[in-house]
Amino acid sequence: MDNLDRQIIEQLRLNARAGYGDIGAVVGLSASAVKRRVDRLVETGVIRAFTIEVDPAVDGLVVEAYVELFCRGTVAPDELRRLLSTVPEVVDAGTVTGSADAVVHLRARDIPGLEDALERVRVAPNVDHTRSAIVLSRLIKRDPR
Amino acid sequence: MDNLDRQIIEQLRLNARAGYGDIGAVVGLSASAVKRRVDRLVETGVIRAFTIEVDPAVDGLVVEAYVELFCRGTVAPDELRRLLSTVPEVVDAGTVTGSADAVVHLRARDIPGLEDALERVRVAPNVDHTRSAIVLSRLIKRDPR
DNA sequence: CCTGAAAACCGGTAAGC
DNA sequence: GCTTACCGGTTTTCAGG
Repeated sequence: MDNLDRQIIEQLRLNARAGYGDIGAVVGLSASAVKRRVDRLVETGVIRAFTIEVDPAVDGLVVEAYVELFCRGTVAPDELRRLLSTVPEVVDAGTVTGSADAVVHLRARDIPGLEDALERVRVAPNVDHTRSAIVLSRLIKRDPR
Repeated sequence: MDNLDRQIIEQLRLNARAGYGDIGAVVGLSASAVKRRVDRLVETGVIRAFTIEVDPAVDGLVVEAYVELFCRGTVAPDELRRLLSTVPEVVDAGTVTGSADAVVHLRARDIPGLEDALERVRVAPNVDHTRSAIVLSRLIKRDPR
């Protein structure tokens, strides 16, 4: 992971379909050198995936909510992760400091879809109650930099 | 935007570097047909970008927090958006239902960086107080579907 | 709007520095 | 570890249905 790798990552972030030669022209490397570095970055897990960013409205996933999870007793992060990964509406989630045990960011097609997803989140072991904040208007949405 | 387009988007989501021929083989179209559809999807803004998903630890952005904003009086979403867009640590944010006025998702290099970002968020007009939940362990992290 | 073919172009490998 | 060179495959364009 040197500076060259970081430049390559930056280029791929801007355009994941950029040719190796094009990237090389920017960072000052030959196409094959770039390829080997990209392969290594994928191999080592630095680059997790080549994807596209799609207009969320296309999916019809427009209703969002931030949900706090309050659990009884101890929470096993691994178990929580396993459960949450079965709910596709979960955009991101993490255990947190404060009175809540975890925060879950949901995105669903509509309000019933959100309610349904929340229902599935609630079956997590030891969930005492939840506290939801439905998003009225999205203010910021950046790439997961 | 028909079903074919949706299938193509699904394939590109799985691998943004997939060949047009390969995609065509899956969805039942020739390479050139796939290319024209992809071009059109980019043209019309359905596909916003071809990107890579990078291990966040690489950026050194490992400290995250969900922050609730409580404001005095009315909140102007546009003004809030303008302010939050000046804070690069803001990953996503939205005005919400419930006792809080907005939820802001922050990601910073370290705790001091998080504190600094929070400081900059707090200068938003009419902010009365904030309530932060620092992420202890990230459970889920999906593409911005 | 699709297919199929032809030309240009790029990715992947191998040899050499 | 990088570069140049080469071959095979893919992209891209275009004529035709």
